[in-house]
This record gives sequence, C-alpha cells and structure tokens, in this order.
Amino acid sequence: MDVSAVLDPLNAAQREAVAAPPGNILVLAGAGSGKTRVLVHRIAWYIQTGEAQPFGILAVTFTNKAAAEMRSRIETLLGQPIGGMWVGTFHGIAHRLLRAHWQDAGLPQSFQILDSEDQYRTIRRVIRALELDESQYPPREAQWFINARKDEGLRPQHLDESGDPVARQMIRIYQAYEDTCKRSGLVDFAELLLKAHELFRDNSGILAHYRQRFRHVLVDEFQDTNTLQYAWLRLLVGGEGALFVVGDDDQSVYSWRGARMENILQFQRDFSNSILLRLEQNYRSTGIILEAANALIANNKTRLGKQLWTEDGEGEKIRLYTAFNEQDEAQFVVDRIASLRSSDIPYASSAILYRVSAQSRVLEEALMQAGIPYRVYGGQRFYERAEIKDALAYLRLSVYHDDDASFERIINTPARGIGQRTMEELRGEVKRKQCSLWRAAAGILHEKSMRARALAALEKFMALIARMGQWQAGRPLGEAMDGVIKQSGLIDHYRKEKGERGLARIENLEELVTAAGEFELADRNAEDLEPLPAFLAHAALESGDTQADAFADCVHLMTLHSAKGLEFQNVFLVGMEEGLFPHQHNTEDVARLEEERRLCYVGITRSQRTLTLCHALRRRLHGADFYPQPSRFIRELPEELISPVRLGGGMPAPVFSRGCEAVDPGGLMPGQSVIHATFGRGVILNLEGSGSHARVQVNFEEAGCKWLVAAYAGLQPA
DNA sequence: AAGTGAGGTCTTTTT
DNA sequence: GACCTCACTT
Repeated sequence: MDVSAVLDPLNAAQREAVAAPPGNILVLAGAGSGKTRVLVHRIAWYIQTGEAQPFGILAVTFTNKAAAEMRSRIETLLGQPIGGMWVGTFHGIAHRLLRAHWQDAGLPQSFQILDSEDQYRTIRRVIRALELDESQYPPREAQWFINARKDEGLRPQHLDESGDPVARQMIRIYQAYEDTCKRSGLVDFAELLLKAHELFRDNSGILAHYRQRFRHVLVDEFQDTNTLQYAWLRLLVGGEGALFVVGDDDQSVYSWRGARMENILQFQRDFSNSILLRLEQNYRSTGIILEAANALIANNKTRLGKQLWTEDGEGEKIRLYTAFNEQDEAQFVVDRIASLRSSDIPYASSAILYRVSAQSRVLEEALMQAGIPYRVYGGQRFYERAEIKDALAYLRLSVYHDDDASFERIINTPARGIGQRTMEELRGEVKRKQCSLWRAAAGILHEKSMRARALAALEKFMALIARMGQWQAGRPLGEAMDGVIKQSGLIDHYRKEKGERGLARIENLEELVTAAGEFELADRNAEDLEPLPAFLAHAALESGDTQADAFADCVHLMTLHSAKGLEFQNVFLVGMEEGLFPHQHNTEDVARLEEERRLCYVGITRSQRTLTLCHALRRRLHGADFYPQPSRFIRELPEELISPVRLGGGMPAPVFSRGCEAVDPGGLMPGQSVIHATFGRGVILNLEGSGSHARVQVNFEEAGCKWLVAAYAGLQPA
C-alpha cells in the first residue's frame, strides 16, 4: 500500500489536513465531516511516508469505545496490527504510565483504581470520620469539589485556607481523603491524570524519554480536554513534538465535568507555529438539516465559526409535533416508527433523543405497548453492578489486604454480624494507628480488645479472606474468580433477594467468571501486568459496555449527551421545551445556555435523513405537572425548514407566532397576564398540579416571582 | 444488627 | 415517580 491509497479517498480539505507537514495542527471538524477518518489517515500517512514508526505514535481519545474504533480502523487501513503504537484513553494511558513508573510516581506497585462509586463511599467515610455533618457537607458536593480541584491540577496544599468556613472544611475533607487513598494504595480517576501530569512535570528523565519516543501525538475530541489533560499534552509535546488534534468547539457539551472549550480556542496561542484547518463538508445529513444546524448554532457568540454544507440534496423538511402531554408525544413517535417499519425501514435506523434520562420511561412504555423492540443506552454498566463490585472486592481484598474501600464494601455483605458498632471501633483504631482497616482488625484480634461476639465474627471474616488469598494464588483468572464467588457466600446472599433481581444478579456473577476467563485468554495485556491486576484495572477503567448486540433491530433511546458521535437515519428529538431543554439550570447564564444550544446542535446533526422535533403542552416531571413553553431552540430554526404536524384536525402548533396555548383545568395559562389583590400585576410562568391543589407561578411586576395556590389566589385576567 | 417507614431530592456522564 | 438516606422499631 502506498501513500496514494491513504490520500485518494479523501476530499481536498481532509487531504490537506492528513498530508500537512508535521507540526502543531488543529483540525476543526464539523459534525459528520470525517473527523475520525482524518485522524486515522493521518496516522497511516505518518507511517507510509516514513515520517514515523508505529512505536513513535501516541493517539488519545476520551472513551474506550472511541479508542477501540480507532485501533481497528488503523489496523484495517494499514493491513497490519498497530504494533508499538499507543492508542488509548487519557485515563488508560495515564494508568499505563503509572504502572510503568510507580516508584517515581510515589505509588505502591499494587495501587488499585477507585471508580466514582468507590470514591463517593470513601469520601462519605472520610466526612464521617471527621465528624462533620453530612447534610451540611454532602459527600456528593465534596466529591465534586475534590474532582474539580484535581482536574485543575490542585492538591489540598495549593488551596487557599483563608476562604469561607465551608471551603475550609472542603479542603480538610480533600486532605483527609487524600491521606486515606494514600494509606490504602487507592487512586481515583482524576488522580490518574494528576499523577501522570506530576510524573512528567517532576521527572525530567522520564519526560525526556517519552518526548523522544512520541514525536507524534494525536488527540480526538479535543474540545473535551480539561485543564490537566491539556497541561499534560503541553508537557509531552514540548517545543519539538508534533501535536495533531481534531475537535469541534460547537460540540463541546461537557464543561460541567471540567472540559474546557477554551483549550481549542487557545490552541493556536499555546502551540507554536500551529495551523488551523476546517472540515466543513458534511457527509451525513441532508441540506435542510445542516441549514437548521447552522442557523441554530449561529446564535452562539463564543465559537470559532464554521458552516456545514453538503453536496447532497435538501431532503425532507423537519417535522414539528406539538403534543398534548408526554404520553401523546411518546405515542406520536411510536406511531411514526411503526409506520416507517411498515415501509421496510428498520427499527434500528431510528433514535429517540432526550435531555434527561427520566424522559425514557414514558417512551419505553409506549414502545413496549406497541411491541417495538428498543434499547436504552447509558444505564448501569456491567462492572458497576453491585454484585459484580462485591465479587471483585472479595478478589481485591484477598490479594491486597490494605484496600480499605473493598474491606468496607464486603465486611458485612453477606451479613455476618459485623455492624455499625464494630465498624466504629475499627475505624477508631485506624485513626489511632494510621493504618489500614485490615491491620487495625488484625491488631484488635491479637489484643482481643473487643466483645467476644464481634471478635469471633471478625476473625471468621479475616480467616475467610486470607484463605481466599492463598487459594486463588497462581490459579487461572476464571477459576480464581469462580472460587472467590463461591467461598464468599454472595450467591446465597443474592438468592435470598426476592423476584427476578436476585436471579439476574447470580447470572451476572456467572458472567463475571466467564469474563475473567476470557480476559486472560485474550491476552490484551498491553501494560505488561500480571493477569489479576490487569483484570482489576480493566474492570475499573472499562466499566463494560451497554451496547446492544449490533445485529438486533431495535430503536435506540438515549440522552443527547450519549448521542454525541453517533448517527441515525431518523432522529426524534423529544421534550423540546423551555425548562427541560434548555434545562432550567442553564437558562440564566449565557455560557451555560450556549452549551445547551450546542447540545441541541449535536442532536440535530445526528440525523442522516429525517428529523422530528416534539414538544408537549403539558408535562409531568418529578410527579408534578408543568405547562412549559416550547423551546427557544425551535424558534431559532428558520421557519421555512419546518413543517408542523397536525393529527386528525388536532391542535395548532403555536410555536412561532403566539406562544403556548395550553388550556389548563383552572382557566389559567402560562404567558397570561393577571392581577392579584395584593401583589398586583404579573404574568403566569407555570402551573403545577390540578384541582384544588393546583399551584400557579406568577412573576409579579412589583413583588417578584411567587408560587400561589390557584384556588385561593383569586387571580383575575388583566 | 437488621428491617421498616418517612422525608428530601431530582441534568447531562466517562474514566 | 423513584431513589436514597436517616430515624425508628424489633
């Protein structure tokens, strides 16, 4: 294969990017413009032209799925395995570095990875140990605080203690959490990145080695990088390396978890001699869809700017359906999907996208009723299930006795008579001796400094774990896993759980045994680890997929966030209402609103052929009724691209002209001006509930925004 | 120590 | 409407 095979299938803009002289290159790739293709061909170009050996290339993605896809596409294009190339997620690569340089990173060789749930539990424990009030310092917020600091590269000692008392306590929690992790050899996700950054920053020899090796670094979805990932890349690339990044500022939808769109905006400033290229030709959607997407996103101020275009035809207009309520909305979508199916369009070509996961329930019910197969994406993943985590905790603890997170998890699962009281004493001992729970327990056992009954239970537990550890050593992974599960008593424990649930859990445990066995056989051990630590890392870093088997013909249901990167013939965008989309938390602040708009842009550009937007006049959320306005995003689309759907002479689609005309039970409607005896003039914003309990939200000119019980408010139309 | 009922909360998600 | 946490009971 020669270079022409790499370049020939590309359009001019793609070719310019792929064959650009090595240097710092930012490719602004619009939705459906062949982003991954450019990345993959760039790598092939490096190799075919002799610019780089596979060994000298590092390609970074955000998700395991993207990494796997890239790997396989590179192999297909090159017709050979990727060899010494590193292709992985930021976290996967950080992990690999830390395993290789654990001493320089200041980690124990056997460090374990803490997933989000493990981290949450650990933080909650820390808060309790500090005797702080959990309602005043919610573990969720502390977790958020800690991760946000770590994403910024900040350790507790870097933080200003002079702030308000809450911040001060948060720093205390952060510090105590860090101590706990250190003592137990635990590393959370953000810590992987932070440690990897510090490794490069503080070890010039190691940095020099990797700079020398990875002269060619490529990054996918660059707009999603956080501060730390960006800083790490800058260190690695230095002044001489070549950084090739692909991204789309208009598809940056993860700022709430630390992603900084600024990174893409500042790329040219921070990386010397960099060039910016745009990919604007779209190979996915129809002209009308692209026109709508372009018009919508043009409302954002903060962007580099780009216009998608296609050589294909205009296609069908965008359908807009005004539903009476969410059931009606779901029924409409289901009817359309059923009618598509009757013209031989498979279910799998349709996707229903929504803003919040809670919206899926009504849709699922309607699909189920119609007997249409579907698949909801983004539920709980295999390695996140409680039973799987329990089993893995047994395995982990049996090998790494000091792993406190695992100890806490299984000490009383299944119940073995070790309760709060006993744990309190154990934790007290941990605090005094500054050691792990296991050592504290061993000490107590040795000194017999506890009630006999608790002592006996504790001894039994520790003997079990010790026995497991010895038993599994040297055995094949699948067999070890199987034995650990059987000895743990988890199967009986879950058998007692009533209904299908317990049964499903036992099946999952069996599946875990299979997964462990296959993992060892697959020899996917790029990190040169022993099978067991490699498997445990795999479980934490790749929580398993929620993918349906690719051949099943079913409708796809997912949030807009999970839809990023995917494409479907027919896209249904439901819940297009103010408060829901844009979400009410993000309507005040311009930057947040722009992110909501980007999310809408992502949704629209998922569609290959048809796009249907739905909004409901009444929606039940959190068990209460709302009468939302149609989303402003609908109004931001050019009216001539839209064709309102009317069913059986039903209601009008009032979006563009008159606002919402929902008729509510009490004769009040949102948008209506009213007069109140004491508060004066105001406008109805929202209604909730019905009958005598109905409440109405009114924005009064003088008195501000208030919720009133409609029956007593005595509101008069103004 | 384990099981039950009330009350508060509720965006988006990967690693 | 569903889930999680906490206080209370047994």
